[in-house]
Amino acid sequence: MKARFTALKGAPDVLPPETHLWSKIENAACEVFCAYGYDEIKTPILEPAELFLRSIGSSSDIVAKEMYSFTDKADRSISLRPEGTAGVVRAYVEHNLSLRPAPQKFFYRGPMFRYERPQKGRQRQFYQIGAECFGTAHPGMDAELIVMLMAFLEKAGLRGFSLELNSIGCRQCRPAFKQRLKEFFGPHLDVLCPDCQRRYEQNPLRILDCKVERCSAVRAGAPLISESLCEDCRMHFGTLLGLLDAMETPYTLNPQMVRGLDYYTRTVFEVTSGQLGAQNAVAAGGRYDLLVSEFGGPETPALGFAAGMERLSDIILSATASGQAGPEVFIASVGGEAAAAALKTASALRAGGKRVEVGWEGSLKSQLRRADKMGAGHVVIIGGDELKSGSFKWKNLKNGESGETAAGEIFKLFI
RNA sequence: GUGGGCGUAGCUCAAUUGGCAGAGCACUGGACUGUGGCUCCAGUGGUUGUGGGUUCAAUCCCCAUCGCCCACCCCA
Repeated sequence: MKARFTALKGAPDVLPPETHLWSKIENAACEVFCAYGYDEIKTPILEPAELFLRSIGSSSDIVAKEMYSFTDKADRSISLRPEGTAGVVRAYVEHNLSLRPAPQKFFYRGPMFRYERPQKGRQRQFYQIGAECFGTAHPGMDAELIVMLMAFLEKAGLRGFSLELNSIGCRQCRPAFKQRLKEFFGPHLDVLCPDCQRRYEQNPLRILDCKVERCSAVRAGAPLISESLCEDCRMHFGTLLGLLDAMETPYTLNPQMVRGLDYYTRTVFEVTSGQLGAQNAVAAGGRYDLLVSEFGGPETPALGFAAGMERLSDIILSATASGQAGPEVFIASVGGEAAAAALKTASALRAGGKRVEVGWEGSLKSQLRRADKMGAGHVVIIGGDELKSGSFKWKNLKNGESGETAAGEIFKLFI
């Protein structure tokens, strides 16, 4: 046998039992997010290409070379969303949600698309679960969002992760910092890697988290953003750290952390795990106080994060084996006459919420063998004898106990 | 887009200097006319990723191509 079709590169299937783990993670998210006042929002996978250009920034690789874009039949430029925030912000502005009482809090989940070379923890179609909060500038909301993310990860079963934090300033102080960076790196430009030479022009902040050795050597004495923050940003970040301390949420400051998306202001954070390989971020986010107004809405401070489902499931799976339960009851039907009774009995049990499997064909022996391999709890046998007598034989496969019960009473055994 | 590693049964892997493609597990059935697990037996399953080349002969050597994995880049 040879498969005639295979899934596209970087767009893998997720099969049971892993799908059970996904459900567990999503359920944990829904529960926790709900407690924090977040409601689910569903936005389209398809958006105008322009939306991402304006939010993520045209200089970022995501927009420059990783978007799945095409022209539709009416000659509009369409993209498959590479991330979730832009769509949610678009919906917030489009539906005038700023007129609802602040803060407005949403969470979302679903597939995102980036045309990248796949590797560990990176796919072309990947799933994110994220949250966005609009209408509060107070650092308390930053703290609340981060505490919520931690609670979610804990509840999902993730262990051994760490939180890194930074503030990258606002439109008052960041331009000056960029200037200081350029002044610092300018004399060393020839030593930097080609990528960083490009970054020097496009986004000097990104030189700070380059992994090339000679670049990290050069930046040893580079100016720190923390020393360039304006008074408001400094206060905001200080208050946030105090709140996290009060919550005993452990974090490490990473003054070199820069997020890849242009829209971030002030707080940025990243949750990483050592078990992931090079793509070690399991969730990341930050504040984006300017994006709503850039999309035509009123000036509205906002913040959010997104977590990668594949990355979560990868490392939670490696820590805990996720079992899949077999049917509680397996109904062996022997002979063609038994099918109706088997289906009827199965339906009654299923209506009671039991997981039931009917063995439609094969000898009784082979059906029992199948029931055992599925991990069934009980078997009910319906064949010629049982139909005649009107009472069904049953057996508990776990302890070997067996008996016989009137057809109409059988469902009482398991409820 | 760039680099490295790997492609043999559903899965994990063998196959001597190039010499008839195998095992374990899984699956299906039987031994045991209607009672699972244990045991034994049998069966299904392969164009050795694909296409060329070298050779009397290629899973093995060469070239190309596709796929997967890891890393760069980027990022969840």
